[in-house]
Amino acid sequence: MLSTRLLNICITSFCKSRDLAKAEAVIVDGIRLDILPDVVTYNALVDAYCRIVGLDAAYSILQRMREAGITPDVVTYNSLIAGAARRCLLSRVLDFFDEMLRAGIRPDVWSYNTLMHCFFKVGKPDEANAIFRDIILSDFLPCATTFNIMLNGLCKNGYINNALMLFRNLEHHGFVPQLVTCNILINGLCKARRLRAARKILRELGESGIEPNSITYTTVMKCCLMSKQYQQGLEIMSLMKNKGYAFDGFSYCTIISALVKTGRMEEANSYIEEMMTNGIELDLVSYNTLINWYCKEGDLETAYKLLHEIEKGGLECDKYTHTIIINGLCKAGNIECALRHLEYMCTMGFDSNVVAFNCLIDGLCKSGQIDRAIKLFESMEVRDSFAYTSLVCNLCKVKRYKCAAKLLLSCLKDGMKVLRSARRAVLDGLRGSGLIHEANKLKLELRMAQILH
DNA sequence: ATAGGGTTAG
Repeated sequence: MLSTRLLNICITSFCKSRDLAKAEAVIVDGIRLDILPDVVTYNALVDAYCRIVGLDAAYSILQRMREAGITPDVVTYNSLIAGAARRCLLSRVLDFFDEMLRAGIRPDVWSYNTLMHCFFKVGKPDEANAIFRDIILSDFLPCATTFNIMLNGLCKNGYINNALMLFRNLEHHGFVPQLVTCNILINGLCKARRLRAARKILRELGESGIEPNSITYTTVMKCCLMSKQYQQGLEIMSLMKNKGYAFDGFSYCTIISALVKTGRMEEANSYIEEMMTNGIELDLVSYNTLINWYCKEGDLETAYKLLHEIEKGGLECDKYTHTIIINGLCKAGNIECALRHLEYMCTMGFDSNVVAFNCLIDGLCKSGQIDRAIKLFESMEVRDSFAYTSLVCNLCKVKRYKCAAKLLLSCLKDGMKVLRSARRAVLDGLRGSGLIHEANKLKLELRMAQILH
């Protein structure tokens, strides 16, 4: 019995360091010494396979368990559910849930927490809310994480006021806000540009004697940089350093991207160098941040070098990587290459990446190929206000005001806003070319559309 | 075993 516990400690540690081969070898050695794996051993494996290999590989462990005469339990299924939820695979989450119920295993509050989290991640807040109500009304006790997932989900899905209300009601549920809880709210409020409310939470955090951590600081720093308060952002940064919090990949990416966005390439570069000398291990997001810097510098060659480094390192490019490259190619005037990369991106399954399409629409317009841009626009499954705005502005630049007016209207009818400058350009353009009647008609229709939406 | 901060386009 004791030996199986030692075996499990050993296996958990190998799983944590992502060394599946060693974990498997320990199982083989154990069996040879007559130390048999138990349900805990297999649960550790299921979780590790979920994280390192994939869901199907993890699921196949269940077969091995049955062959060894061990029955999967709620932890086994919770690991599978968490693995699917991490990848936002709602249907797999539901399948595992269903299978667990059919196997007669009673889900616990963690199963429901994970299910709720997944509903939020795939943008189904109503379903998540229903689960939350079930947890509260059922005989399971919600835990702190239940509330944190709920608060974060509400914030991310645009229900910041509901999140604030729940936050203010936490004590009625018998919970005291933790640091995580405050970080969730501060982030949500910052993203919603409710800086004063965010500051209030931060102040309350200090009053309750909880020290902010590096996540708090990074969140607030990002918020300052977003609202162009650079001096304040930099002050938070030095405060963070003075308190002894080292920058991690998150903080570096935050500051580097903000500097790139405002054209402070030299400063951004010095943070890139600092990040490298501090030995921060590059993950996909930091690669994307670096690639973006090189693209903005016009050094596509190094950008591509990093792109290959991503793939060599066993990471997979995501929609951000592709968008950054496509935008870089467009800005360098290499539209044909950008179009080819867009096509490649679509074959890789990122065919609904609106931002990349928008980059190319803009690129095509800027290189004088507006009709190709319109064709691309028409081929898009989903169009957002960026796409409309870009086309409308560019149509005005080549004095195709009637076409721009038509597009502007269909945009508003879809319930999307365009920049005021785009509206101005169309109206002024129509008037300037003597189409007074059309201009007045458009103005009226715009007002109608605004009232209707 | 679940929860919080970072990357893209006008």
